[in-house]
Amino acid sequence: MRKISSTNYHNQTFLEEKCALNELIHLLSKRWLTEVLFSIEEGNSRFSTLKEDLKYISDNILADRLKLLEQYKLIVRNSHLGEIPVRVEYSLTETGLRLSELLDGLCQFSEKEMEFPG
Amino acid sequence: MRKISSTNYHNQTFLEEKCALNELIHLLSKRWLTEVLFSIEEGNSRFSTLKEDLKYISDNILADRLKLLEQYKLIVRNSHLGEIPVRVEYSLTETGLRLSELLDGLCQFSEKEMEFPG
DNA sequence: CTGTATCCGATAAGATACTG
DNA sequence: CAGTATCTTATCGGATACAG
Repeated sequence: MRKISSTNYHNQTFLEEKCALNELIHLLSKRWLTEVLFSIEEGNSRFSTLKEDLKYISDNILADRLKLLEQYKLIVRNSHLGEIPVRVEYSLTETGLRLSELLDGLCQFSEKEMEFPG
Repeated sequence: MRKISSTNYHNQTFLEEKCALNELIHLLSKRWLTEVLFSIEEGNSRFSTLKEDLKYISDNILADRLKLLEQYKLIVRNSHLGEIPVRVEYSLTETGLRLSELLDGLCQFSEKEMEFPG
């Protein structure tokens, strides 16, 4: 729940309305989020395999990031109810795939053309 | 100064080492940073005109973002010492220009293909 | 197995006052 | 004009414990 504490809130809202890029970056900046996206793209479709792949991620963060990605329609959640224990699978949407391609481009750039201080 | 509080610090370091993209996104996620970059690209080269263009930004945040952009070699700072009062101008580097083009792509994407919840 | 709820420390943003 | 210093508050990440 975001508090409406005057400037902080209004500035962020202003930026997000000015250009959707700000909202997208705000999403991407959440730790692990891009890694989860990439990991799903690489074929990891289950909670447990994702957790294994991203070795240091915690349960609650992974759950939160999956929920976010689903809300933004970047992945879809598919639960196989008949089975016990319940099996849940995640996969990229078209938009999610497109985003991961764009991020790949940014990734190339950051590794080849950027210089990071300290 | 970043504290070495075990997991928090180590996770961020792990991610930044895994792929430079994470470090780049961490930079871009700082509020106003991309707007400052775009505003310079559009021809605003001085502290005062930038401040006017980005109407709600505060002095200290603008100063901080300019310093960051300079550290990452995305802009250059050019101060004309002979003049009183001192005139300082900022402009994009090659890398900064390239980044702003990539971000434009992301911006198109976010406005045309993304759906943002609530 | 796939999550949810609550708490706490760390970081980031902004307000305000001040400087060469 | 172009910043810097200090303080307060908001948000985020992670630990722990628990649930369907």
